Amino acid sequence: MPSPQPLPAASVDRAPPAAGASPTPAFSPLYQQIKGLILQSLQAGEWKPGEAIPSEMELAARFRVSQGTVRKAIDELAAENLVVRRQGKGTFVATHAEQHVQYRFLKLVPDSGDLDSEGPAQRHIIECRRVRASADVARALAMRPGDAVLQVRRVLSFGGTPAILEDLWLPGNAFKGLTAEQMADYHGPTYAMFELDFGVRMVRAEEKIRAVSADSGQSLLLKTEQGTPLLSVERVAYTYNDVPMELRRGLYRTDTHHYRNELS
Amino acid sequence: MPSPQPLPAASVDRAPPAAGASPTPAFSPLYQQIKGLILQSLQAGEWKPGEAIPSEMELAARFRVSQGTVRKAIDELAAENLVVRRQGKGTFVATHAEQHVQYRFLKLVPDSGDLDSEGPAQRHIIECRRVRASADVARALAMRPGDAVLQVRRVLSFGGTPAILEDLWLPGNAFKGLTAEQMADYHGPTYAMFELDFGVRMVRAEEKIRAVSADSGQSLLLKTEQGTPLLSVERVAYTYNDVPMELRRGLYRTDTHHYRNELS
DNA sequence: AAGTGGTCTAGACCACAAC
DNA sequence: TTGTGGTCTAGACCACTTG
Repeated sequence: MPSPQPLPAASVDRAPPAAGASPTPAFSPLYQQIKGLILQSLQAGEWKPGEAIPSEMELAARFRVSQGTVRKAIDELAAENLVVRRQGKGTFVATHAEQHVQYRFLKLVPDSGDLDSEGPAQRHIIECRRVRASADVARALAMRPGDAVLQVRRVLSFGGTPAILEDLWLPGNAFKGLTAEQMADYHGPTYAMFELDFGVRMVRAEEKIRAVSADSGQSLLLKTEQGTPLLSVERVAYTYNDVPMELRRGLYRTDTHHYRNELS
Repeated sequence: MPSPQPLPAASVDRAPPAAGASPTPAFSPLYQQIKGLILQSLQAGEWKPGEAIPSEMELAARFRVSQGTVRKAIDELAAENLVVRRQGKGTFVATHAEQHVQYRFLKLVPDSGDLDSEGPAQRHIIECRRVRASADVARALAMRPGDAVLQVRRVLSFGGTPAILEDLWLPGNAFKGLTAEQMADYHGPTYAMFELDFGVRMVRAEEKIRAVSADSGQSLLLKTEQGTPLLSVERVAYTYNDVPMELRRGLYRTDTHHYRNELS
């Protein structure tokens, strides 16, 4: 290892673009390539959520680059929440389970700001059935209209009062065999269950938020008056490589809670 | 410079906590201290928005640390959007002016997703007056109830149709002399005007979002029906050091636009 | 004590922009 | 050509965790 070896690596492309190369040289720094390789391993399931990935030194040896280069690659993965560093212990694959924040993607918080006061949400599954994707569901999930999807409807309550009514649409292929019982029984974030039972890891999401008016059915389920203004939150959640794996349409009551966002 | 000088710097604290030190050693790495010093200079106005800060080499010399350490400090400042790096040119103080995204903190986008299609917002100032801070305004701005604040009410329209009705509250001291004309005449982001005319730089913000129902006055100004569900967006914007400098309460129409958010 | 991530340094070289 | 930020390396040492 200590032998002077200033040179390339297996499977990484260290050559700068040749003179007169393509108009888009697609030059990417070494650490980006390393990041891509680690990403592939994550995606391939070489290390499972919650597990440690190899140490920086090991990865440096594997890819034949310096520790600093691996470090910068991991820095970016950590910044994107794909991986979590723990000093003295190692670097771990991010997981929706055992993450001190119960719901990483849920931005609805009590007006008091005291997250712990209300404890975990109670879930009530209203239905869970196989359907065929409508045009807009298909578009959101990058499928074709008519493809099989699982639709789940449920109500989340805090301290006994309903706060969220939401529909989930999941690609039928990836979530074969998902049942209402499974949705109801698992204690912990739904996304953690997806990781454990289906190997699907949600990595990022986009939300579109609107204000709408509760119709009769919705108001019944949320125990509010018809016409109550509700927050409509449409979320598309993605796995690695920007592959959409869930469409979620939520209606949030905002009389005792609000959607919290930080801008910078 | 090339002389071996493995040692401290003027005004930076390189000593690790002494044995048996305080229970919270408050150890902070060198680059954090450098970051703090740069932050102070930003805050003190040593470099103005849009201007270049000294090069990494210069800062390294000034603080008697290596370029790499300065680099890491600036990395964090860039990650927090306080500063913008431009390869080959330098590092620049972030500004709300001349930033290709017109409104950095405005997350309302047209459903089409095409930001350019509608052009800049038209502003209509309804009023701009000195008032005394109510209890909640005072709390948000870290002032005392009764202190002087400026209140501005305005409507923003896209392509002729009103989309946002908002009230702004600004500390009277910092914004002495702000007039309705000034609010109306400046072309570009309001926060850019704050930088130019008052030396106030908004650096981050927090928003609380709810769904509400338009009352008669609001529906008139937004040209909607009374009872239309609207997005209520309460924003507190901060300068350096987490000092709140603006409270903003906006009502967004979401029939042709939506609030867009990214989660990760 | 050994192993991991975290900090700091010094120096070489590359990519980009401006002159 | 010069100066800027960006990449990469190699090595030393620090802080934290575990045995």
